[in-house]
Amino acid sequence: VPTSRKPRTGGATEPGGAVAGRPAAVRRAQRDSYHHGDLTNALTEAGVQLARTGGPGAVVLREAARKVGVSATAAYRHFANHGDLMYALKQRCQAILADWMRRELAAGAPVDDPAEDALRQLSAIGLGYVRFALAEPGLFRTAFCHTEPSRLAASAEGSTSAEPAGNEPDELPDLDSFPSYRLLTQILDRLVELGRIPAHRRPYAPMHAWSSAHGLALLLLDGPLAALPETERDRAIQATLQLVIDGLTAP
Amino acid sequence: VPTSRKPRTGGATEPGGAVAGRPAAVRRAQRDSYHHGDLTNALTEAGVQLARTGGPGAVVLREAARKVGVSATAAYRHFANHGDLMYALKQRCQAILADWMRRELAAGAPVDDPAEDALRQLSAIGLGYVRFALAEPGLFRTAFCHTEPSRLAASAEGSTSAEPAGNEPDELPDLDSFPSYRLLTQILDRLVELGRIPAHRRPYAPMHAWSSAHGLALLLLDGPLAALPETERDRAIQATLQLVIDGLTAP
DNA sequence: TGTACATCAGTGAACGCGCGTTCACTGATGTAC
DNA sequence: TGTACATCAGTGAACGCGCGTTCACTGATGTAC
Repeated sequence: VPTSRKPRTGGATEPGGAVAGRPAAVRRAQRDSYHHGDLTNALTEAGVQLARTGGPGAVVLREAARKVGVSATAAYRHFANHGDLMYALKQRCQAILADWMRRELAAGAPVDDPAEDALRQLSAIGLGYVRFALAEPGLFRTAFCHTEPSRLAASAEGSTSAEPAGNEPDELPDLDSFPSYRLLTQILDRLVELGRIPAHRRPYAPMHAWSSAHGLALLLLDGPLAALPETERDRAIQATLQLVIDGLTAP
Repeated sequence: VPTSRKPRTGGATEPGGAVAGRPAAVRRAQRDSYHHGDLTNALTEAGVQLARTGGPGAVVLREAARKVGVSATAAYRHFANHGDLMYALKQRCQAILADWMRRELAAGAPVDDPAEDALRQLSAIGLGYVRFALAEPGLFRTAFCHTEPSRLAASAEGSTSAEPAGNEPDELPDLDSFPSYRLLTQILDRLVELGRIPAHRRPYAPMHAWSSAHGLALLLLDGPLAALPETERDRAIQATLQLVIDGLTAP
């Protein structure tokens, strides 16, 4: 009699912040008893360490469990399988990326003119994006790694198996998985309000901006721009970001 | 001791060009004897098939040998190890990418005005780039997969182990591994000659153009723009490429 | 307040698998004489 | 032209490894009465 009790569907925890919806007594990460207390987060964090060093390919469920000091089997109480862990890691890395962008945003001194300041912000998040990629290539690759659609079946019961059609570029699928995207669109919105970006260009502005930053980052990591000496690199980043801004703000 | 000879299957024709530096009698891909004749290419091609289906992670040396109908050991006569195979595949996929770009280039009708035609060409190679990524995601990921510096030790004997410094953005390392890059720079050069791109913008123009195309492709595959419906997608691609051109050609 | 009991969250052992790689070998080929 | 022999390019068996995952289990926890 196979009583395959399927364990928890993972990811009840949120990335990059406090754990919600759990008693505080249970939140401690240190293991001081038979029960760990917060294995989901601990495993995710261990997975992040693995990804940091070796990229998505280095994420090994058993190794993550080992790092936490827990049997490999225990992981299956929190993630349905390896792919589930990967998905959680991808989300986590996306959150970290957004953190880097926010940090860069906060690091710069605000400018008096609101429009100029918005442009500064646009440049800052782009810089944060690229700097994250260069500083944490493993996490960056994980943030954009290919995860199979083997994602645990979406709970939506009215499942017409056809893909959801009719998305506008502004209401993208899985948008919440990409907090950095929101960061970007907010700044772009402000620039349109302030008249620095023509309204007709707004719909595809996020794609343009993000594509540039993303491509730049990846080319510097694994493309023809890898091994560009650092000083050149920094100048190139600045110049490329400036070109993006020029393109967006051109009348 | 019966030596059951594996009957060859499959017609691994050679990819995209003639093989140089081998006697013609040996060049045939069909195995009609104990010796294969062109195992290096055959294994590479088999690897491409694996990468096509499952991306770089699916490239398995043993499986490639199996596909070719050869023992796994035989591969070690042609590649030092698995990483070596991967490096060859990466190069091969880069070549295929360039093919797609050239095809798109040839598909469009030339325009009379030389400057306009150069702009058309710029747009075309960008389109080819993105279309390749969407049509062959596995190959695209392989073309830009991270390969370790475990590359077989460069034969240069005067090896000062320091990295070669002083690269200009125009004389990039490993440039020959990226034929698509050359394609791009040639078109950009022409646009500068013809006065459509300000000369001061030329140094970083390739980064800008390529970053945009690359980022766009990857965002459509694994980023927040994945699952964008196809019609939207095509328009978005066109619009983004246009924005790049606007940025480059702005006075 | 104490106790029975369902449930949650761990455990260790084991499985099957397929990988990369090495080994000693052998069949085929090309070259010197 | 024939032959000895070095070298090239294959072979099958085997190794060690570590993975993802399953299994039957047990310790800890929370709740009803």
